[in-house]
Parts: sequence; C-alpha cells; structure tokens
Amino acid sequence: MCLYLCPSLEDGTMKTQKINTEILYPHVSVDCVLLSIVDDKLCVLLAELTRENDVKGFKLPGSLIYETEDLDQAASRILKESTGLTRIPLKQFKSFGDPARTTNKDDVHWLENASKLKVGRIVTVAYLALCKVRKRQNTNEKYNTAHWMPVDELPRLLFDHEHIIKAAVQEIRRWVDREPKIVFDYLPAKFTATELRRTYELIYNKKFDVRNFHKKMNSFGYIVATDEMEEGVPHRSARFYSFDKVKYKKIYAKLSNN
Amino acid sequence: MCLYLCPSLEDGTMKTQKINTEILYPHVSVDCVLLSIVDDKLCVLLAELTRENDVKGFKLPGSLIYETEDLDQAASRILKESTGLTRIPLKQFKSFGDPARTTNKDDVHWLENASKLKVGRIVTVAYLALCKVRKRQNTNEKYNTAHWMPVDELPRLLFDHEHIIKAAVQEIRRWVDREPKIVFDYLPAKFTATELRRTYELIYNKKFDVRNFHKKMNSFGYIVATDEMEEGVPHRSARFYSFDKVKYKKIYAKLSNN
DNA sequence: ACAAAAGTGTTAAGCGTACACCCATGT
DNA sequence: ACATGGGTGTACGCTTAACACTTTTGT
Repeated sequence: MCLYLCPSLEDGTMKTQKINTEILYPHVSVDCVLLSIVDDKLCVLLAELTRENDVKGFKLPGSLIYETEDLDQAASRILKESTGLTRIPLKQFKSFGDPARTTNKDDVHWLENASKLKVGRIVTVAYLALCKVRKRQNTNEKYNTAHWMPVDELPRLLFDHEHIIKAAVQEIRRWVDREPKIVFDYLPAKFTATELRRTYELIYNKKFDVRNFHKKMNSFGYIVATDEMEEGVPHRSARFYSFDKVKYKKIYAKLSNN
Repeated sequence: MCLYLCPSLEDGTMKTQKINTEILYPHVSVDCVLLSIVDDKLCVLLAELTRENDVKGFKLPGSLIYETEDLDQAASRILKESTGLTRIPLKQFKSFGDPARTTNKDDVHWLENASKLKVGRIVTVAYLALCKVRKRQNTNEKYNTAHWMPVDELPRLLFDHEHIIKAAVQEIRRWVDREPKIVFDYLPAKFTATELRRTYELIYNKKFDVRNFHKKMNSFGYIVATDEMEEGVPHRSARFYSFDKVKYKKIYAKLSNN
C-alpha cells in the first residue's frame, strides 16, 4: 500500500548534508557503470579508495541524490564529475535495494571511516553509459584516483558493485541491439570498419566475421562511406565511414512507433 | 560521490511507521503493474481511491518498503496483498524518481487526506507481473476497491502511474521475447493453441497468422500436445497442449550461459 | 444444412553463417 | 619482396510472412 508516505525532510530532523547549497536526499543513490574501450579491452571507470595510503579496494562512481534532483539528472552529474563528459546517453538499467547490500563489515567500516557518517540502508539506482575517453578528464580532485579497469579483471569492489557491473555488461548488449546509435555516440565522427567491428566485438565479447560484418554495415543504411582514407599506416589504408543521424532516425522511427 | 551516506534510521528521529511490528523505510516505494487478460483485453489491476464516497481516481498497488525488506520481497508482498497470488514471476523494470512526480496539487491533497501524512519525495521502483486472475482474490479489505481495467482505456491515475503502466506494457513484450516461460506461468496447465495465440496477440497488440503460429508453437519444442480435447463447444473441438518445463530449461540453458 | 472455430502446407524473400583470396601501403 | 591489415562474393540453411481451404462439432 502506498498510503504511508514520506514525511517532509525539511524539518531538520534528518542529518542532511549541505553541498553546493543543495540538500542531499540520503536514502537513494545513483551509481554509474561507465564503460569504455581502453587498450583494446572493455573497461569500467572505478574510483580507488584508500585509507592511510593503503589501497582498500575500488568502487563505482556514484552519489546520493539531491532533494531536487531527478535520477537521470543525478546520473548526468556523476558522469560529468567523474569524466568531464556531457551529452553522453545514460541508461537507467536496474535498482539494487537489498538491505544486506551495505552490510559487509569491512566495507562499512572503511566507508564510515572515509565518510565520517554512519552507513545505513541505501537503495541505489544503477546507470550505464559508453564513454569516449578523454585525456585530462580527471579534473575533479575526488577522481584523481579514477581508473579504467578491464571488466574481466575486476579488483576487489565495494559492496555489491561487482554484481552491478556484471549486470551492466549484460545490459549494454541489449541496449546496443535496440539502439545501435550509442555505439556511434561513442565512436569518433569518422571511423574505420575495423574500429566499428572491434567495438562490437568487445561489447559482445565475441568475434565477428569480417566479410559478414561489412555486409551488415551496408545493410544498416545509416553508415555512409566517406572519401577519406587512413594515412601513414604500414599497410593498405582503411576507408573512413560516418554515421548519418537523419537516415538512422528514419529507420528507427518505425520501431519506436509501438 | 558516494561518500555521504544514510544516517541510521533507528534513532527515532524519523517519523517511521510501525506496521506488522516492522518499520517502514519511508523514502522508497515499490509499485506493481499487475497485468492480466480479462474479457479478452489486456488489463492492469488498479486500486480505486475515494474521498467521502467520491471516486477521485485510481492508483497502482504499491507500498513503501520495510526497513528489512528487499525490493523483490516488497514486490512479492504487494502482489500477494493485492491479488492473493504467490510464486508469480515479478520483474523489476524501472525506477521513477523525478522530484516532481509527487507534486500534483490535487493528488497530494487527496493522498495526504487519505494517509494523514505529509507527502514528500518518494523514489518508486516499478515491478511487472502477468497474473492469473482468481475469483475471490480481494480478501484484503484494502483492496475491495481493486479493479482490472483495460490498459488502453485507463482512468485518471495518481501521479505518474499512467506513465509507469505505459512503460510496463512496452517492457512485458521484451520480457516475453526473452523468457516465454512467463506466458505459461500465466496460462492454465492445459491450454489450447487459440488461447496461447490470443495471449500473445493481446500482449503484443497485434494479430498473428494462425498457421504460422502453429508452426512456431511446434518449433519451440517445449509445447507438447496432449490427448485431451475441448468438449461441449458448438464447433470442432480444440486440442489441449501443455508446457514442458524440463524441455524448456534445456533449450534456454544455452541462452543464459552468456 | 449451417454456423463457428480448428487445423493444416507451400512458396518466396530476407537474414545469418561459413568460407579464401587479392589489394594497398610502408619498410 | 615481404609483412601487415583492408577489403570483397557466393552458397546454404533457417526463419519469417503471405496466403485458402477442409474438418469437426452443436444446433
């Protein structure tokens, strides 16, 4: 029943935090699984947590939400804080609310120490994005400890964050199936067939036949060949292709009409 | 950043509610979009809200979560409270946390009146299920006002509940695509080809060719013909089929290996 | 006999998969 | 010349979609 509702938090009885003159809503957090390809591996951005110069583990970039903030806004904020990126499509994919998710004694102890707050129950809403990696992205000092780490060689992670990452990797495949556009938001404006294929291979964690992949690319209808060719490579140079937004939208207009 | 954490709620500073000797966590709710087929229409279970014998609108069955309760548990509880059903697969499909979602003045006024509580921000986690409709299901007095209403003829709904239902109807199609099993959890143990086809048609909101549908049924491999036939119908009697769980699991074992 | 719904088969088109060789470029 | 990766076509099997008539049963 929904008849028992949230008492106002504005009466000051909650230990709310003032940050940037905004009030946190200290019951719900957003965690972002930011994926990218680094050194030919599918990687996730992780923040390193240390205590007394001792690395204790890693966590996903995340934050409690603000009182006046939508979940999607919180996710965008975290994306920007942790990578400097904006306008990257973010997808909410699952919420995690097991009361036991924040009860690992080591994790609680470590986090309470770092945060100077008592750690209670938190329901977290997980988001996913495929990020262009930029140099000099870690301008925020909180994230000078952020690292892109391969999703299949994960370090010790806070609470259920490993579980969240595994779910995200499953989810991104379904997302790309439905909205291939996100791959082109990730890729540079001009890309070679091999770059595109390799991106798909790393996302799906399987090889695609080169000839069949070219055929598929052509069948899409929204990937257009340019006149430009790779230069300075010690082998036959590859053609650059680009993504035609208008054609894409026409093709996918039907699909979303349901 | 996740460093600002939830203060313990056990210090009594929150206006928590004691119900069934458990403490509510008054910041997160679970709402269930319970779908079923009634009178050959895809319907959703809605609770009617009245004030002074005046029908003000409808809402999804939902509830704040308990302190010690997982989100999935809360959804199962709501399912049971509102329909009496247990063991029906429930799928978490999306969370809704727009701060403005609970700010419609009419809705707030009406709900505050009904609940005798100040309505603040609530993040809700939405679940979906396909329910067998049972007679005499509304044993819980809270739900003597529950009705199955067609999803394409929705009445005035509380807050963003219409939006949640629309999202659920999209989602159930994807769910059936991935896990056809839920259709057989919905259907009786013995069902005719037409019943199955009609179920698909109502879920997908489109017609399926009869012959092609039979062919597809057979290709599944887990739908087995029985010797039983319909009786007492004023036309050729239909064969009953049944769902073979073991065969199904063998077939879908591969798919989930990813 | 008729009304009403059940059940059945073929064809064509599109899509996925498997597979091997020549091409262009820099060293 | 050679090493390196780029680029191309065909054939087969599977899946999907379109389409019309006969069968069974109760009245």
